[in-house]
Amino acid sequence: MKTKDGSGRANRRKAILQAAEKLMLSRGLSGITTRQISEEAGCSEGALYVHFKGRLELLLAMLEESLPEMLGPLRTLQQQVGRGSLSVNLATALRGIFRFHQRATPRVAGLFADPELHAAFRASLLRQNKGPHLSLKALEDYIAAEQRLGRIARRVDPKLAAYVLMSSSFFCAFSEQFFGRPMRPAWGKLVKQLIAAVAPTVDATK
Amino acid sequence: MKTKDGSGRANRRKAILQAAEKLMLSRGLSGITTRQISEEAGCSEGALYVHFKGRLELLLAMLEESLPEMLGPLRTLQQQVGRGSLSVNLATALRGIFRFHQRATPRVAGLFADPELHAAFRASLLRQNKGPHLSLKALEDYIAAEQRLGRIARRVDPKLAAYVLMSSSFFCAFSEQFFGRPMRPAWGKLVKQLIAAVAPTVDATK
Amino acid sequence: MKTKDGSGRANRRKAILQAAEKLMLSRGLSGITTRQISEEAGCSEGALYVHFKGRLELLLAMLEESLPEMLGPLRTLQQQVGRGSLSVNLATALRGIFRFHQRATPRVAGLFADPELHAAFRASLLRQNKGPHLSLKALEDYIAAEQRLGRIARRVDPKLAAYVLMSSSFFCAFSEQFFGRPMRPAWGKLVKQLIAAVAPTVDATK
Amino acid sequence: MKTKDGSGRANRRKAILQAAEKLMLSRGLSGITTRQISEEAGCSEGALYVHFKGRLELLLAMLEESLPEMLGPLRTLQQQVGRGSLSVNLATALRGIFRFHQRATPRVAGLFADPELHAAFRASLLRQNKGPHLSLKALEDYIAAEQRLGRIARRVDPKLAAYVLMSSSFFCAFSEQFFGRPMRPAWGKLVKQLIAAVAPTVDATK
DNA sequence: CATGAATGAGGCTTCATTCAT
DNA sequence: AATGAATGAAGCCTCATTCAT
Repeated sequence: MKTKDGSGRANRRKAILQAAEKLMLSRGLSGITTRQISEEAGCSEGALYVHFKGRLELLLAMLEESLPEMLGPLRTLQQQVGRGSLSVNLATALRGIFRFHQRATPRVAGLFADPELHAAFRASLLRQNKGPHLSLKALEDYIAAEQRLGRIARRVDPKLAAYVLMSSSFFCAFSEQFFGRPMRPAWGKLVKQLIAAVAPTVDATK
Repeated sequence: MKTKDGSGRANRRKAILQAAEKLMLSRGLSGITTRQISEEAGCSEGALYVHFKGRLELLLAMLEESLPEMLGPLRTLQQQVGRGSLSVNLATALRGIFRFHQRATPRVAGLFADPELHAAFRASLLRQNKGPHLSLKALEDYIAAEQRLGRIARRVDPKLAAYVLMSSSFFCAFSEQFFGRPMRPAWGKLVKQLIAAVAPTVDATK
Repeated sequence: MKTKDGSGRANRRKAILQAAEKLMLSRGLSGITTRQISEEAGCSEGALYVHFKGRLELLLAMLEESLPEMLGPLRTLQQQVGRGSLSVNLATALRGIFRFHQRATPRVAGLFADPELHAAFRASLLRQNKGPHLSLKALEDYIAAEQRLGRIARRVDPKLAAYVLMSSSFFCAFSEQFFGRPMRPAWGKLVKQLIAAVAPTVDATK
Repeated sequence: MKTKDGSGRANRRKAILQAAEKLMLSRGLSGITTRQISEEAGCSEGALYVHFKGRLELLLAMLEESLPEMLGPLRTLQQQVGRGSLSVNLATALRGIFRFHQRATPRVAGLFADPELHAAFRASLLRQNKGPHLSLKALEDYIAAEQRLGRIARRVDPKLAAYVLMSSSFFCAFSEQFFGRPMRPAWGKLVKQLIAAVAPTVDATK
């Protein structure tokens, strides 16, 4: 307990990042001004520069720390190979992926409006070896593994299937976010159809 | 012929919109300033306000006039029902859809950075009854029609197939644009696999 | 008469430069802020950027336009070769040189505090081929010419004499400005002594 | 021996002043910020306020402790009356004076940019009874003494001669510093000519 | 004595928009 | 229809200084 409000000094940084994230979601990337961040975070503008070198670094840190998801559901998936219901496994993973896409879209799509930040974020992703490659690979690996166990039909191409599932999730989430309301068909129903297409034999025998 | 270069005064408006579009693609939505537009268009800043009520209206007009595509390939598709090779028909349509997604992504995704313009553009789309619904419907209708003619297997769900094709195109285009370079697998290869999955029997018999 | 106060728009630039000069003399180079200039000039800060690319260019223009002197007295001097009283000619020229040094010192010495502006001003001087070289040369030429006419003793080295006269003026003016009050001996008395040293025989015979 | 490196705490003060001096010479008076001083001195910004009341006091102390010279050569000169070669004595003294002017110019001229610090420094000089008066007086006294000994011609006015020598040195040093490169004629050559002018008979008989 | 996070004032600059011409 | 000087608000950032630790 270092300060009177019991918050501890180190929390300033986090408070600033949270303020920036809140503003990004409500007003968009372009609307995040240093003044608004400081007001939202309850500190002076100068305080921002104690914790970050400048606006760009602040926003970059916010983006990086605001998108740690997606890995969870996929890691879980890898541990489910051969266990439980195939369609439940896939449905669970797809739910996580979709949630990630829902959260990521408004945070990340706005970068097209700001080439400088866009480039910095892209570099940051590459530096950390993140990006959609890994997620696609994890999904593909799972499908291939289940296929080797005979739980998925031979005719399914794991790579293509993973791509289709991921794409559908992203398209659905993006459309929703872009238009501000769920589009038809809703994701829930879509998942069922997609899984039925990928794993028809299994579901048939189940 | 009102001006000395024979262009007619109304071309000013078009020149301004083209200048704005060029700037949006190179600097992003947030970076477009009225001064830059006027410089690029070769007129004064004041001239912008002769043709548009303000920056928002200008950008909105630019967005509206910069995205008239996508309908072409789909209209063509509807006329091809029962004619020519199914896979060629689909491949041609998908090529057009993908081109549209490539062009649309950088123009439209940046709207997440600017809620005000985003809302205005959304309203404009709805007012004109545009949006992905129609494209999806057109694609679905084509598949269903071919299915009725027996050129596509019964087990294929037209709605789902259309969704998958559209999603894959969008995801591929978005990734490409976001990371600045084509992602593996490239769209060409992907299209073949997707079509093979949708219309396997036909290709087999062809 | 273009505006209501009868000043004409083009005067804005001049008003801004005058405001900057006034501030420089009263508060020093470091104290000239864009806000103060705009207040003193009676316009908005933004107006400064209509006429100048930025603070540096504004200050540079102010320095350049605020130091056009010194040439006058020296040009006059060149036309006096062989005419009038030698000591009167020199005294008149020295008075002009001293006035220039008095004005130049507070405007120019402060540049040591601002390397960026200093470098820009130096470059501007070189570009215009200004600098003390020319003044020294003009003074030396006059002395040499009078010497050829026999109005100045052979033993006087024109180059050295010019250097001594110029140096004394500068040192006296700088000291005065630096300490805020005339130093002993005052410039008037000094001039007489200097001239007596340079042109003793002539004055004796006159 | 209070600290581990055996330096004693009082050295902090000196380190700070040296840091400030280094920065003044490289970036100019206006560019010295407390942050830069603390970084250069290897301490925190807060530490500056332990040793100085504020920025002004720090800079004032730096100026005072950075200009202790000039007295040396002149004191030596006073002890040389009637001894050694007159022109060597003068040349040695002038070399010292010129070195002082070279060092003093960039440190002192920048004060014109900062009236507050300028006034404080002026007051400090007067308080300590420093200033060019003393140097001029010392030079004049030497010349007068040598004149009394017959080593300098009667017709030379000691006061004027001292003024001319001092002025020439200052003008030469200032020009050099202001333009960033030695001006013609170089100081070495100038000294010879000046001495020849002041002490012609002596050099002739020597 | 020393730190460094925090501040509030103020620095320079750019913005979209207006208006007299 | 067109200009471009002018504006006031706001943008990002840095400053010297303070104070709890």
